[in-house]
Amino acid sequence: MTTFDPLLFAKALADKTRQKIMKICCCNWLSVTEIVEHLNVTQPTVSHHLAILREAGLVEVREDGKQTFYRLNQNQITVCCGELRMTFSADIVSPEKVA
Amino acid sequence: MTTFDPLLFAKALADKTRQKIMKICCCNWLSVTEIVEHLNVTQPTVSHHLAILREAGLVEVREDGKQTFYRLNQNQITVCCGELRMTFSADIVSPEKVA
DNA sequence: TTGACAAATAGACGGTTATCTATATAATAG
DNA sequence: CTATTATATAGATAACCGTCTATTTGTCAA
Repeated sequence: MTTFDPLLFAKALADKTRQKIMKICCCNWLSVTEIVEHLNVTQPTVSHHLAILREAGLVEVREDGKQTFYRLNQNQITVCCGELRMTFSADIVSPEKVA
Repeated sequence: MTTFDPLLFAKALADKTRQKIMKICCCNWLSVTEIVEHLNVTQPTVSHHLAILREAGLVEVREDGKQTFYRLNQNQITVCCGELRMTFSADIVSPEKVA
């Protein structure tokens, strides 16, 4: 288990093209070429973004011959969203939660 | 109620200084001057970051005379984290959830 | 009204990053 | 082996962003 890095997570999300990629390969394994076909950017640009998403653990990778398939790691996103909420939570219980 | 913008949210979080500010004014109302005292950046820089956090609804603002107080909007963060998870969820039920 | 303080805004500058073209690496087909 | 296809990497460029100094705006005290 790697430690959660809120800055790495936020930076990975903070780009329009990367968010598009995340939506595209949300529920299916897609090759880089297939991802490129859904966007208006070049293949190297997509590879660049995929590397950033991979670094943040937001996509899963599966290689098969010439092709590399990517899929959104939804579990990781769920975990990171939870960690993020915790990161900026008060360490005291807020009144409305007590009541 | 404003519609959730995942890009605006992620970009607001994607800076080290802003994350520090969020932690600093997590549970207390702090004036801009007080926030500056906790950081190694100038007052205009802090004001700049506060504007971005305000734009994303991540801080609450209260003015009192000469001073302006800021506090982290924890509820908004909770909501945004939930929305973020939803944004990148599959619209089909995953097999492991069915089982 | 003037001076001091608090915060926001304007504008400049440097570093980061998203994009592109060109090329390298790797794998398969013929 | 060679050609082709798929992806990654290198390097260049332009736009964006975080930071600073200088200034403005607004509020209170004397």
